[in-house]
Amino acid sequence: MDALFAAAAFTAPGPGPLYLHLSRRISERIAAGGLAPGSSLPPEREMAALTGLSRVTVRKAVQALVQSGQLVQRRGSGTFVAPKVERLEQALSLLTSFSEDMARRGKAARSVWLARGVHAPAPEEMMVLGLTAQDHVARLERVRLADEVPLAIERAALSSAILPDPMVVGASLYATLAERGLRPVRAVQRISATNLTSRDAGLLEVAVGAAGLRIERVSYLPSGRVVEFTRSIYRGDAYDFAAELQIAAEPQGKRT
Amino acid sequence: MDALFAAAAFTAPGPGPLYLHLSRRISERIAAGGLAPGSSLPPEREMAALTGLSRVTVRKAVQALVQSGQLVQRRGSGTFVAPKVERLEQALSLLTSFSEDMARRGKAARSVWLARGVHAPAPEEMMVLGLTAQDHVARLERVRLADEVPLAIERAALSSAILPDPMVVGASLYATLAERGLRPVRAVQRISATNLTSRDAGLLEVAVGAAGLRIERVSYLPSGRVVEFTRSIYRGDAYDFAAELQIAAEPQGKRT
DNA sequence: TAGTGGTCTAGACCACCAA
DNA sequence: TGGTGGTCTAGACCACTAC
Repeated sequence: MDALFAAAAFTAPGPGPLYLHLSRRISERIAAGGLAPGSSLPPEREMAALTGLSRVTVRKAVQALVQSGQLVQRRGSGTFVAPKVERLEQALSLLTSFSEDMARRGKAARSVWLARGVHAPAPEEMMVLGLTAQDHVARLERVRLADEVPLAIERAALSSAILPDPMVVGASLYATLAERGLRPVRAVQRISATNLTSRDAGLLEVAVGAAGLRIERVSYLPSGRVVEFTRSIYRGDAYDFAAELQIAAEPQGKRT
Repeated sequence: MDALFAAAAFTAPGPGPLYLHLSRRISERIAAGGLAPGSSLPPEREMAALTGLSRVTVRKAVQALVQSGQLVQRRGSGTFVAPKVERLEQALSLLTSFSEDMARRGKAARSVWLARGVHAPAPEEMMVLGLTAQDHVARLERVRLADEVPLAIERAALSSAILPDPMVVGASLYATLAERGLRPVRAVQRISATNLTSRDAGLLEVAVGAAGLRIERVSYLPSGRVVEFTRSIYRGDAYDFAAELQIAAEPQGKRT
């Protein structure tokens, strides 16, 4: 049954480190469906005894799988196969509403506020929002959840001339802006990948170092004035951004 | 001078694990410019002696910084502050050429072929390319470099009806297709984040587990026929994808 | 209270790199 | 050849969870 942890496989290992062998064995077992999502692995000490490896080595093998999102560890409780995460697809060309997106998918959208306040602007905020050191910025920070699964962290900065009191914002920042006639109509985004910090990983309930999408967005009024500067972190395992590309004018026919 | 590793800071530590303290101290020193890119840190054994920590603990602190891309370790050589990586910005709305993009930036584009051949199609390839089990796919795998810095891994799959012999492809797949009158004019992309596997990390010369952008692209002929199915991995620390968003029709003014 | 994961240690050997 | 990072061990204590 549990040939997975048979000592024989580790006494005369093939090439490569022992922890990688164990890591791969577990990973393959999961992929093959031999370990269902939510099912538990033996305690670390038991895996060590079964395989004949030290607990440190077992931990290193398990850590690799935790970081890549295949396993979840809970202190005092145990090690479990990670539940399957449903990937959400999001169009990149439309400035849409998180709540509406979720409603369209039949999911309950919710926000948890982490911070709201007015501060002196950071240099980057001065640059992007066009502020001086004497101006102030309203900062809004929250976690976005769908069906109670945290999907993203949003950190928005707006000139206090545009949003004097961040406490008046309810579920929707754009709704608040719209009431003041300051709804953005256009935005520019930059997308990159990053390893989640300990803090962000905790907020998104994934392992430290897991991959996330970092998205910076600057949105504009019809007049061209900047409205908001938002830096978001999306869970890499739960989000797909979809974009459509058109061919560029390319007489020579070179290529990507 | 090297108060960075002063034992005093670790004998009576504040809250939290010792390795995190060390990790943060080094990270802050780098951010403050006190450790220039390319400069070396003391050997692990020396850091352990200086701080009064065990080598295992020092390694754990260093590993965190290696994984997040702040440090680089070379076996037999030492530990160094990572060189600054220039971020490249790439428009998401245009199907452009890697070589041309790089030329526009004054960089030398180069490809290293990893594999080229004709195979039986994988299930996913059958789905996307519309093949049967009797058809064949041409697979092309290469690393893209700019000024000798590896930026991306591209894995393309095409029906062998479209590309019978993958060996005829030169620097540009699209140029080869264009010669046959099969140049795509439209594509759909999906972007997500992932932790790099050991193999991909090696190819891109970054740490295992570093964050990367995974991009799947399906491109089409004017007729709507699928031309290629490409799965790429981009370095998260070197690439920014830029997209412009237009407001969606939203009478109620909800929001992101 | 018993069991789990989280941290930490001291010491060992190996593989690789540079002189 | 000497020094570096990479792997591995046996054992200890702590913090948290579940009962």
